[in-house]
Amino acid sequence: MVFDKASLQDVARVAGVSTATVSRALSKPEVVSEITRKAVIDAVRATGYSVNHAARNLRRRRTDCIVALIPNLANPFFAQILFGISSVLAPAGYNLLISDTQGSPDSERLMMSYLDRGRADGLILLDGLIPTDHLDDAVRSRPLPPAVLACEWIDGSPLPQVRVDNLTGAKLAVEHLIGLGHRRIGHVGGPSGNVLSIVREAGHRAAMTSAGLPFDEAWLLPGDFSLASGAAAAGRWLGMDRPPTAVFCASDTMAAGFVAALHRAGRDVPADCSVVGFDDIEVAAHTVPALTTIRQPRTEIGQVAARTLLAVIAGDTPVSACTLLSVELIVRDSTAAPRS
Amino acid sequence: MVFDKASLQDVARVAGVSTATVSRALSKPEVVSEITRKAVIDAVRATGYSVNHAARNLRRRRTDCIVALIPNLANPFFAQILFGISSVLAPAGYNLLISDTQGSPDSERLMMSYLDRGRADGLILLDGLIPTDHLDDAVRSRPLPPAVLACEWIDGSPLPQVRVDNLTGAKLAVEHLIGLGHRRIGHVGGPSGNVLSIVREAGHRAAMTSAGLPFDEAWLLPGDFSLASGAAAAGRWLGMDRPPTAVFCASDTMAAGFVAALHRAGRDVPADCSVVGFDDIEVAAHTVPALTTIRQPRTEIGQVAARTLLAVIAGDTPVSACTLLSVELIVRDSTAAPRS
DNA sequence: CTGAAAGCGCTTACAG
DNA sequence: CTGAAAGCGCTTACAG
Repeated sequence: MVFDKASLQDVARVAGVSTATVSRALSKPEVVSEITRKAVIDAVRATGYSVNHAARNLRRRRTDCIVALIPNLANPFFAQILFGISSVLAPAGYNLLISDTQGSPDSERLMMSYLDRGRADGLILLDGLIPTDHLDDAVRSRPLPPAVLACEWIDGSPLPQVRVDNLTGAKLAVEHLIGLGHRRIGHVGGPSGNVLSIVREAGHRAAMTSAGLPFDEAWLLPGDFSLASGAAAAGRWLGMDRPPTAVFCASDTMAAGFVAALHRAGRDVPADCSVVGFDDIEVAAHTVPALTTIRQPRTEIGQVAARTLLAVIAGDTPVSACTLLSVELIVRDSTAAPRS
Repeated sequence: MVFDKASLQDVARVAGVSTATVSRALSKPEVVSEITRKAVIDAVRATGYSVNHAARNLRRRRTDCIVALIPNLANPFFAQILFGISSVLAPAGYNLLISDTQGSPDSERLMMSYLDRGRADGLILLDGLIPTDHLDDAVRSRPLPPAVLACEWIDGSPLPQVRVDNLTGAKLAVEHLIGLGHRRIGHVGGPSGNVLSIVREAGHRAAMTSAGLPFDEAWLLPGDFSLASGAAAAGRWLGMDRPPTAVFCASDTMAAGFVAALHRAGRDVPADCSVVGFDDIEVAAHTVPALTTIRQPRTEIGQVAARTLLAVIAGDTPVSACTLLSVELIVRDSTAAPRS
């Protein structure tokens, strides 16, 4: 029965060497003699020793921890990105601390607090809502924090970014609809003020303009990336005198909510209205009808973000790199030519 | 420009007091004099001080960190539970460290490593796959680790548990189908060996038996909780000579995959086959047709698990408590009377 | 109410 | 290849 965990001291005593030697045997085995190494290993086994990270971190002045700040843990979109992040961080010996900013108006506070010495070695920000000025202050008052922005971004921020080409994605979506013969194409937008919302809507408008098509402001249906807001947008669509024949939703989640609500009202997708989503979350392929959408490589976004952060921490990356991953149009069953 | 963060020492110097006093002023303000407190606060502000957690943790011999071990970060089912956990841990001053065991055969190793001193103060296990013997060893060789099992469980484990009454849930699902007039009810199961799979299937069989209905082993369709496995089960259903008129899927995810695949094959739910899921994940209300299912209070599961862990850590809970949260049948549009 | 001092468990120059 | 010693930045009895 071991009541208190063994320390390096205990191992040293059992092995008959100094704590310095035990430490070396464990972290740089090649630097101690064969025989010492064996003795230490045996002693470790005998004592059940395992390192105390708090002590190690204090001494090394690092934490081996990376914090990910995400807007909403309950959103499956982020889950897959976290998986990508974790898949590169874990092998690199880092722990992933995940914090849900959950619309906290204080998310920038939270962020700064996570940059405390002894807390985290770096940050991955998946929430673009952190006010620029706070970040700027931070940047001005101390060396640039090791942080990278993923998915969302902050205008004017000098931090490295990794995300998808949202403008192109939105254009692809709308061009697909135009190619099918649609001329009246509605837009279900993301939360107002959000960078993704802004750019995706801009892409929509740009595609219409390029095709010489007008965009009626009445086709702009507000949303917030949630299922419920997609359903609400469908409610608006149903109430329109002459609703658009197709709709581009700024997220798959909203698209799914939109389609289901239309279905409940007795309308058919794509017969009554074509729908394109954005993200290609896993369910997009398993909705009824399967969703045409713009794929974001979520796992890859997470992996690249993590690798970028590791590079920043290691000091071998230009801190302002911006990696743009490419999007792809996935055509499934929710889009068709408009009814003539 | 602050190049290195201020330490307690710096604050003490600026405030003209000892580090002990600064420490007290910060952690137990009521114990220092008004004037000292003010001086310290000013000095903290002036220096931009924030605590070094590694040092504090080392000294206090605790980490303020709780680790959650989950089988699959990419599964939305867990996201909401994590949210629940995080919502009670954060206010309590704990950090949530999330680790994806990701089918690692080594998950028990991982777990033990997270119980290292200096790493985490407690564990929330959402993965029932950790082999009993390893846990037993752990329990035998040291004081019971502060850990709680959530959702899944480990037979014979002495750890406190919080979960839903899965047997009752499965019975509710199948009884609903029987009440509708179904007599031939298929089962899409979870991963084999998984405790949830076993109990939900048992509940299904029990409900059939109670109603005096036979259960044909051919109706047992294998699955693993994934969308794809639900779709695969639909493939099997389509290939049957006399398929069941209804199916109970051990998870909503599989139910969604099942419904979508049937739809793609030109069949209708519920006309050709009624479908009941399990979990009531958010999309369940937004599938086409909306899914009849058994609701698990996910946020609450997370909250209760976190509170239980906190109680164990505080030492004021019988370590073997098992909280069973109740399930609820949610009837939506994927179930109907069988075609006569 | 406050300070001097010890110590949490490691790692790492510095000698040898 | 190894050890003695300092120190990472806190907190907390112990005195006063």
